[in-house]
Amino acid sequence: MNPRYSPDQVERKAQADWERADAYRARDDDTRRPKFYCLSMFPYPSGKLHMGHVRNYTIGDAIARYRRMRGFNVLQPMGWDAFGLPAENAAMANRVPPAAWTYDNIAYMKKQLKSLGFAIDWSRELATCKPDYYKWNQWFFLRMLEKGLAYKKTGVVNWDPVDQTVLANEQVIDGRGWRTGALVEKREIPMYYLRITAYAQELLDDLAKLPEWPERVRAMQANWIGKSVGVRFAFRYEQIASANLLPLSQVNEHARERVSARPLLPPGEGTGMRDEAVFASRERDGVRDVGAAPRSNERAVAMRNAAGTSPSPSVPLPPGEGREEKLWVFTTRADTIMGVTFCAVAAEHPLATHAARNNPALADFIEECKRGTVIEADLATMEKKGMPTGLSVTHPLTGESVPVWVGNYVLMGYGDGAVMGVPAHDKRDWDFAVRNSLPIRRVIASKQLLEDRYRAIDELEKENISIDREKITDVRYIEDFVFKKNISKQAERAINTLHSQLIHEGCFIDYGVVINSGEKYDGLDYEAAIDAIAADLKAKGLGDKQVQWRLRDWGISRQRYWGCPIPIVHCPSCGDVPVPDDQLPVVLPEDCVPDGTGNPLAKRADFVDCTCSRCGKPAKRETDTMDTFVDSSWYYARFCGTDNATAMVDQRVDYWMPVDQYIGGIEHAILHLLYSRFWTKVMRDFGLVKYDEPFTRLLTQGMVLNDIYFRKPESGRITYYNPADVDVTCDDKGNRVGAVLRADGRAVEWDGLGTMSKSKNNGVDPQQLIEQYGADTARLFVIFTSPPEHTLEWSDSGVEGSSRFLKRLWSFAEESKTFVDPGLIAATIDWSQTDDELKIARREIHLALKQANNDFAKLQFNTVVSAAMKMLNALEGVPGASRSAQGVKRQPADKMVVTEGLNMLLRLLAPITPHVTHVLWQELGFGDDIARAPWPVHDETALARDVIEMVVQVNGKLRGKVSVPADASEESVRQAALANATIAHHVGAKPVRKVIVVPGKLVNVVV
RNA sequence: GCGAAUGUGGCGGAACUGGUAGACGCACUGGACUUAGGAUCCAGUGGGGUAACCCGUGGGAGUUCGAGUCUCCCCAUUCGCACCA
Repeated sequence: MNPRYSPDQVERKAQADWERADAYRARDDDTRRPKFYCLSMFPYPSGKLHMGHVRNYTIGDAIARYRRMRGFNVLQPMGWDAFGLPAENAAMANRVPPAAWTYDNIAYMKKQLKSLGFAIDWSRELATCKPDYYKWNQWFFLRMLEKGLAYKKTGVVNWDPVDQTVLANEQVIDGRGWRTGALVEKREIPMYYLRITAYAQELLDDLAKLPEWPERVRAMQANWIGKSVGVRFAFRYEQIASANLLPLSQVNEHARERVSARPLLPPGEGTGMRDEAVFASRERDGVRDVGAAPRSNERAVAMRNAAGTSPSPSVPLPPGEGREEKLWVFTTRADTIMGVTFCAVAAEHPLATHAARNNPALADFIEECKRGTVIEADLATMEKKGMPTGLSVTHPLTGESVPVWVGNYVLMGYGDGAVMGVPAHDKRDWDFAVRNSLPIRRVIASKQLLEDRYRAIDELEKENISIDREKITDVRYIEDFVFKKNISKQAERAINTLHSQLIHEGCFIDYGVVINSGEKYDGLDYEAAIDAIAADLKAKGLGDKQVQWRLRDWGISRQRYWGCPIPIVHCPSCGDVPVPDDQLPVVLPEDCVPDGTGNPLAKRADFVDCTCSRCGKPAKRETDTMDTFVDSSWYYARFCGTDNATAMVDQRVDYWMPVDQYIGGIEHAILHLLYSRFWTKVMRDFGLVKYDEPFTRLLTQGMVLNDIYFRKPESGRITYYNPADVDVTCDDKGNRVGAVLRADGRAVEWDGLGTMSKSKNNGVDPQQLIEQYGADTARLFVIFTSPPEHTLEWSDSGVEGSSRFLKRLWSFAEESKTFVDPGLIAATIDWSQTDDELKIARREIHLALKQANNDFAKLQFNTVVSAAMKMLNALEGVPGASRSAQGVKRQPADKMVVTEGLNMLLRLLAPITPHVTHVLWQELGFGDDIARAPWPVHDETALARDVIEMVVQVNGKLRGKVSVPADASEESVRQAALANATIAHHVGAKPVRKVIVVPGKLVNVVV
């Protein structure tokens, strides 16, 4: 045995053993053991592993290895999320086909994963760019098409006019194409969508079935799905005619013209939208103008066509031809409807478009809004700008005329693209009204305000002062009118109270009681008011309660080469024809080198030209590929049977699925996880699987951060320096006082912590770490430094610390080797003859193990490592084992405690640092394979004590300690505590009022 | 603006159901061994005070014999976002 820890040697030996034994192959149906499916999110093969991968897979591996030792039949597979944009970018940069680049990366990263010693069943490896995988994307897509769960409609894309290509959001920088710098245009093109909205209700409800997901992920998903229950109603606009406006049917016509002025059909797409009737979708109004028609329309259709469960049906559709003279809005606060003082419509709304025809200023404003940001956070804080359209509409309940404005804070994409404006009870409307001097009408009051109002009215009426009872809650009315009256002190006081309450409440957005809304509604609370108002609107045929969703259907078409081909053929006579199942997969050619212009697939005649399976005439293949989120929406199910060439999944999913533990980054909290949940439900409804949810438990690990250092010269660009090249200087107490670049010794500035990135030059290459310290140190560091869900701050000295611990472990084991005797067990020892010191050490070891087991179950691995360190500290303290005790004669009890302690410690650490524990296990003669050893459990009898130390408090403050026999009675403990000199000093002459004894822990003397 | 979380030494972080705050590690200080050490080992290390003691878990109230932990009100930071009407 090497006296010095040599990670390189140890890891090579351990990995060779595992390879030879095929140690981590998962058995497909082991009836003797419970199954455990442990999955980490598969990586995109970007080139090499980054620290985030190392962290993710180490956490997953620790869980998998722990479960295996706990007796589970564990499946831990690995694959590659291999389609995607970076491969195309690399292709352009290096003139290499994306396929070759991707496969090279996979080979390299696989080697890296193996060098980290993960217990992965590599026989199940898959890559989403292989036809045997993506064939099933295509097959499943066709099934969804048949059921109407996939359909075609137009969508907006970024278009680079120079390269004649579609750009991803990521490729648009400040509104310009990343390669050409050309101003990016918005274009409408036909795309395929998946009806995730048909599952909105179930996706929302089933979050309750995921109690072991982090609360915040469930909250984010619920917000994303965004169910709101409210009232959708209409303002009529008879006045349109008098304002000499076109009927809305013509307005829509106008909007359509504007969009079709620059049509775009992708190459190979000749038939337009009419052919969609071929497929199961019955959506009639497939042609959609930018912003010209509301979204809830689609949703209503989606709900009707959906297989499986459906959200509740929606109310009548927004304006179409024949029903045009209504402005529809949606609100969750119908109780405030009598407080409407304006309406605001989105810039893209047909009314806005129409009003702008003869109003250049308004047209300019609309253009400005359309160019503006659509990022929520920016919009939320920006100025609420608006412009009147000159139109007005009629309030459905009061019949009052309400002005219509164009507002930059109204989104066309949500609801009907129009809102009612109730400034008194909505912050945005308030801001908008204040800015544009629109009236504010208060219609909801808090209880306090109600009281103040009654009192003020009473007082004024006593003095026979006539006032407007409605306007009394208007600050301006009070100031302009009431304050100017000659009133008694008492009345003035009441008015003052009311006035300051009004000022205090300002824009009152809470629920309250309805006021100033007419006899019928006044006094009602939120729910009653909404019921009454919705009923009245319904009776007039002007609205009803409605459920509104935020979730939109999932557009999966990508105008990109490196992705799964959408299995459709465009035939001049038959239209869009699905590829028959027996012709699947539609194989993507792997030798294309995209150059950034146009669509590379469209240039490949051997791909595009084909024959129509219906009529046998020449036809063109669809050249769009699928969103890579499709690939990752079901890969976890495929791992159960990657070898099945005839079916997407087979009965093995019934054994393995659902995934028991899923581990990945928080950045996937919404899209990937939501799409996977959706996909699962569709697979279930197609009879492919039996479970409702794919991931039982979810762990979202935090990001990996590092210091950021930079210099900013007086002129020129900021330069970032890698923290590895920077020395930090500290004062005597360890406070950071400065940092210098090692190369030139001059100061650099510290810019806090940030995620490891190329742009900030603060990355750490895992490969270097492994080469310098070994995989076990890397694993130990990422596990120990932070709890899994927190961010992890990189620290070179932290790595040193982890390495130091493993060195200590190794040398302790090495020194103990001569007297470790696996035959010694606790029962052979006469504990009454052993030193207290030894018993205390053994107790510490078992106590630490107990804590570690608690923490392991909670997935709090950092404290598991703490416990392991405590165990080693205690072992080093065993009298006969310490280095300083060379020559001391070792008692059997010493040997037993060291043997037992090492044996438990190695097993405890095996999931985290598998190599070093594997080798030491063998070296110490404990067995061949530590991974097959049972999980260590502490011995309760080792925790027992004869004498315990109890804390004594006086008035809750720590004042002393007393040692008492473990079985001492409460009374004797009390006596011992009061007899203690320090305690007596603190009690002094004060009378003891009460003594609280917490058995085994403390005594509190109350004086 | 909305949603979610988090605030504990110089730093990462411990503290099970309210019961010794700061485990474990890093950094730092002193010492040992060394030609040397950025290796290793030993000791110390929340702040203040000579001391007895006092103060300490973002701030402020409260409940309790006792609060990092429970309740209420503030403040700050981080993350997500598609103005969710």
